[in-house]
Amino acid sequence: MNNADVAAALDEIAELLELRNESTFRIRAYQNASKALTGITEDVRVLADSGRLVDVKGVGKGIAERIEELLSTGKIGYLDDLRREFPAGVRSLLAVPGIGPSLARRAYLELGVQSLEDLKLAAESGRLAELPGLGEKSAQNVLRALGRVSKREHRISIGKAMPLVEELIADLQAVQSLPNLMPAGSLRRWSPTIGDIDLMATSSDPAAVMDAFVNLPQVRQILGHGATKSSVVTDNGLQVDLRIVEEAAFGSLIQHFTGSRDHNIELREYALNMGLSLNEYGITAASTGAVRMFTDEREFYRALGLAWIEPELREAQGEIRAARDGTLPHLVGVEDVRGDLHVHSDWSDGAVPIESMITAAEDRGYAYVAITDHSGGIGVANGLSPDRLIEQMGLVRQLAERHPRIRVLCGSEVDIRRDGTLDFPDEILAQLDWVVASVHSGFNQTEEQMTARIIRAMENPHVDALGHPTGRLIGKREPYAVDLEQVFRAAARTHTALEINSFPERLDLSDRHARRAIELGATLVVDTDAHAPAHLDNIRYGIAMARRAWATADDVLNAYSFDALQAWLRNGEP
DNA sequence: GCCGTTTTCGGCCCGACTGTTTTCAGTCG
Repeated sequence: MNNADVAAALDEIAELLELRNESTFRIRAYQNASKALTGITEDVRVLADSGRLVDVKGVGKGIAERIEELLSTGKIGYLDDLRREFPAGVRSLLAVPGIGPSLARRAYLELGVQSLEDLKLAAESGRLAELPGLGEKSAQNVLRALGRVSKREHRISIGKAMPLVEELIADLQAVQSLPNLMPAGSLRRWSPTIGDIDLMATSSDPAAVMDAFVNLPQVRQILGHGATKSSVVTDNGLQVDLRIVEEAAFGSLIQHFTGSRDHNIELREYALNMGLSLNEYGITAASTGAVRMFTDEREFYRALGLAWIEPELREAQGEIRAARDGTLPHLVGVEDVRGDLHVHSDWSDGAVPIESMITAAEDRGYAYVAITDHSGGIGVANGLSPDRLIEQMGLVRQLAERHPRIRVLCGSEVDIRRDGTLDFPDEILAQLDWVVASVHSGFNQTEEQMTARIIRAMENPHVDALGHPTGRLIGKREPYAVDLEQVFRAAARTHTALEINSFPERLDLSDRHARRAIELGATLVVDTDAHAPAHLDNIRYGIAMARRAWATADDVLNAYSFDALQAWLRNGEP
């Protein structure tokens, strides 16, 4: 029973309350509590044992009692009662876009619908259209919605979405000059996964822009083609919307469409307390009805008494309060990165020779780079034996002399074995400048085993960083069970840097986890885990996660100068 | 059901679109 399990139970209560047509505020309370538990790394059991559940914002006395019941008895009586009212199949209807709680409830209570299949039959037979308030069009919409369920396109990683959008923007700019053209939505917030793309622009000739947009070569399907908004699907299945507004409202427009939804909700609640109402067209004073418009998003926030909030922070995680108090962090940027400390070559599973990777790092203007090929335990990755590692060290030191503009560190990505020992003996590790330790096998260990295993590895004095700390592959593999609170505390204690791995399908640590790691005093290292020169460019995704984790340059080891890095390696301080 | 730099009670984001109705409910983002 972990945080995700508790959150799932609260979400289920919320959905069943929706079906029951309960107060939207009670429903939202359960949804908020669920989201709050998902976003923290502290174990819900620990919080419950110490009576601190109600300290979580969004969890009050009532929901805390439900959680405690779930933890102590394995079930929630209230949830069981709700489940008796609505079979599980009715809940599954809610997952269909276009079908809400009202339709699901009525289809069940008035037509006996208990599954997607039942609903399809009811719509086809005309029984659905006979319900008061519904009609033939509603039934057709339900059938279309059901038809889309099976072939629903999934969210894609930001690593796939960002290059595609950059290409789209360049192609569109080539046809129509659009000085304000920019992405909004989850892409602008550098969210790890992207559902669809929202592009925003201003133009004196919107019709021409829209024509150019829907006729771009990568457009596979045109969903809508209007004067101010068009939607297309590109050849890799991504939906892209383009909106054009007059320049006078551009500031509030991009604010609105950048979101996140939760950020906007909190911002509007905050504004309401000041007697102001917010929407995409501007700020309305409740007392006079006067609307103030904004060309500039910074002015929009300033009008609310807030510092401008970086898009990466707009997740309703305390950024509005910080903007009011003037305590927003100065976020680390890609320009702060001085080196990459996790890079592979063709000595293990990389694509190119060591020198090519050194040159690539040099070309990026880095001050240092660490060559970190796999250890022998990774059979599939052509891991290095102790003898090969010693041979490689000799070569790396030679190459380092040939490249005086960049400091080249002899490193290793050493495998953490199941018992927490490392794949190289200490006397070998002691000769290296930089050691990343990572888990690559035995993912099914219990949380206790995995936590002890990782902490034991971090306690080895030769280990400098923990690679991809949770092992997740977005959309492919869940993180292994591990108590991150303990890992983060151990990282702070042992001066082991925690990696944010920049590979788009890893992004591990996640933003939330990385933020908690910083809170607990740990230092991050943002690496690319590059297996080819082009992978060094992925650093922007890792840095984006660090920014979403509220990290400053002081929190990121490879934003340090080479001397500060060496000092940190010696005594844990720059 | 939760919450508080105007509140421990009385609030709780906002608008577009659709389909069904003549003023609104449902759904979505």
